[in-house]
Amino acid sequence: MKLKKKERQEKLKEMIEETPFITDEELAKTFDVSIQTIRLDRLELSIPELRERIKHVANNNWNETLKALPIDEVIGEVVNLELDNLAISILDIKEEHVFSRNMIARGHHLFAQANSLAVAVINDELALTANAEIYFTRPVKAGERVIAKASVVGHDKKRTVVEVKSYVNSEVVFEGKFHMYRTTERKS
Amino acid sequence: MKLKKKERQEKLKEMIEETPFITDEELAKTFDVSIQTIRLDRLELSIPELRERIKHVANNNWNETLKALPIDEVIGEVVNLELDNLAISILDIKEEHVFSRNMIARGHHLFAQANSLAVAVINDELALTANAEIYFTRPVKAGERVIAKASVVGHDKKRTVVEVKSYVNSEVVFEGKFHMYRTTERKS
DNA sequence: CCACTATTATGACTAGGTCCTAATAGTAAT
DNA sequence: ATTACTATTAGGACCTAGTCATAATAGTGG
Repeated sequence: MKLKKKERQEKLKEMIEETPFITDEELAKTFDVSIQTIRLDRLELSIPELRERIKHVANNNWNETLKALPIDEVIGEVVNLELDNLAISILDIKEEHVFSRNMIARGHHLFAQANSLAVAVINDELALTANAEIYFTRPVKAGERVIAKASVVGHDKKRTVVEVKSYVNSEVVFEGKFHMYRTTERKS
Repeated sequence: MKLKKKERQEKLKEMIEETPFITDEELAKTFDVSIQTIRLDRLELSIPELRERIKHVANNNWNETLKALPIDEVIGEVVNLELDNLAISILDIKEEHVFSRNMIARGHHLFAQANSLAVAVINDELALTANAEIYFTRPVKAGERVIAKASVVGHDKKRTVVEVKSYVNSEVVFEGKFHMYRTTERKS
């Protein structure tokens, strides 16, 4: 049996909070009701339409990035992004990324840069790493700039395969093949 | 006199970068040209339409919470350590470890816990990860406690192989085989 | 069966575009 | 001045993801 109105509306609310980038049409399908019902629900719950929701999220981001633009440390700065195709990010290795004894970058920072890039390049609301084979081909020292290049190389079943190569001055320092899980079918 | 095409396009580009939430209509007014001219300009410069720009900004927010991740400090607390044999660490997954949409832990945190444990268990001054095969077998949610167990399983040439399994309540959530490089020969 | 709520359908209209075709303006070279 | 070319403007058809209003139909409890 279909959900009662109240239940549906609760789930609807949760769903939109989780994944605000969802259209009424998709919602209608998942709840197996008409679009109009979804719209009445949104009206009653005073949930704005998709485009307003997106704007809201974007606005938050905009305000934040204006404030928190110190791009320095983190997991790299994305300098190029073509969804479902390729992405490039830069990470400057600093004191805090390395073992103090030998100034060599700790592996998980290189991994984090590559992994987050693999997530970002996926043109989907939900992308998770399922598994990966990774190679640390050369130690990276503090002061070096790592450029990670991610490219989508294919799809097997529900998985998207992303290859990431990270370079310091055209020398490969990290390689990884990431098998990414994505919720919905890939958009052509 | 009105700006020449080239000048206008440069300014247009700047303007859209600065304030991506601007419609063609507003742009047309500020440059005192027709909407169609603006659209031709965007076409030539391959600048997407407003709604796509907004989505992109929003998407960044979603995909790349990158911008303030405190990966550096918390990689788990070591609770047991027998050099060259096994090690155990605990990591409590908190808000800052997860994607905000779905509360699923970002992969690199699980990796960081496992990788740093693999480094720690090696009884040597210098241990680096050479390569690894890793599997994220179950999503981990905020609030869950991840217990990682690393065990040294063997040596091939100059490498030490460490297996790490991470659990939430006796359920495996992450598995990895880490091939570690070490400077000196292993002490028997 | 009636009353009431819930759901679905339909049509008109909107913003902010795309894509295509066609007409007009402006300028530079012969 | 005439030709050639680029730049600009205009128009129409179409798109998505909605809004708002009206009306018809389904389903359920008393």
